[in-house]
Amino acid sequence: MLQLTKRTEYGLIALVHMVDQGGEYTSAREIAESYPIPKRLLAEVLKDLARSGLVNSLRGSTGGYALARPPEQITVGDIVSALEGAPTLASCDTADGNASDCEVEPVCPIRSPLQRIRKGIWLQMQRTSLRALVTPSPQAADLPLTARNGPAAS
Amino acid sequence: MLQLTKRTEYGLIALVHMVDQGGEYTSAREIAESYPIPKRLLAEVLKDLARSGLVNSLRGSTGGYALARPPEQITVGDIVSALEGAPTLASCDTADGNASDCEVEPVCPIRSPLQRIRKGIWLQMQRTSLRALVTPSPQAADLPLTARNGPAAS
DNA sequence: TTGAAATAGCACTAAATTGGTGCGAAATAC
DNA sequence: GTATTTCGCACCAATTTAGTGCTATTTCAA
Repeated sequence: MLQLTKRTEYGLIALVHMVDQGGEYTSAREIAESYPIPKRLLAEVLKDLARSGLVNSLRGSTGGYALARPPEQITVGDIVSALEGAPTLASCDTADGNASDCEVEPVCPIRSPLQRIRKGIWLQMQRTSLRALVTPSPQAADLPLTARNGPAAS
Repeated sequence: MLQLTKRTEYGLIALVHMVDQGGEYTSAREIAESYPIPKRLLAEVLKDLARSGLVNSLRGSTGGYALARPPEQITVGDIVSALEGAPTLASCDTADGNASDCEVEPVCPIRSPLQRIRKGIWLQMQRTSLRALVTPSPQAADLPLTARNGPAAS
């Protein structure tokens, strides 16, 4: 239903939390205790983030995770891509432009416009940095087409 | 994984097909035979489209479906909304701005930026008309933020 | 040296969503 | 009347996702 997975959601929350911790290494337990997130599952997500190089990890009793790059250089696109793969709107619409396993392909009339939409979504995710997530200032979001209905910065 | 459902995909194909048929009523069978789509499932999708008022239906042996409005006035957003609901990126991010059943809510740090992204996606779908789907001309797509990597219109 | 606390890896179960089907009823043209 | 269509609802099957179990390995610190 065109929704991010819980894994991605948890990953985003964890990364935002890490931003707040500065460069300090933060354990999965600590993050999981700050939000109603199953610790075990969050651990799994963090492992994936480490595998894809978005965070560094340290083992041992004082170990944990920390951002591998400054939050300005990590995008929502990076995170989504690491945790659930790049978005593909239709089965005949892959990120690399191939229509590999699409049976409709030879007669499919909706490919190129859907690709355009997907690219737009993707662009938006790549344009939104982790920094923008943590700083909800209207400026920092770098999304010119924002429809602002009334956050009322309190 | 941030992907449209098959139902939506089939719906899009069917609607594009209807555009080609002009104002003529087209049966589910005819459409299903033009593409490798299970007839039975397509029928279900068309019923939904009819229920939501995007297409008109006629029963009887010469019946079928036809667009209820000109394709310029039907958007991808309308179609997606009819077949799988409006996109919601995270569980704390509903279309109406409420965070109804979100347990993370009081401490959730990612709400407003995700809402912005979702709104951008939504806007893009609302901006893309069925006409644009059927006419893959770069002009007709009305997507100002298109990542134009090949067409090179300028 | 020992133990606690942390990540790493892998497999597994359970729940939810989605894809697809069955079947009968009501309408309509011939 | 019959063939062909949409309509409505329920149902099963396949896939995806959420979440857990368990063990090994690393590291700090007492």
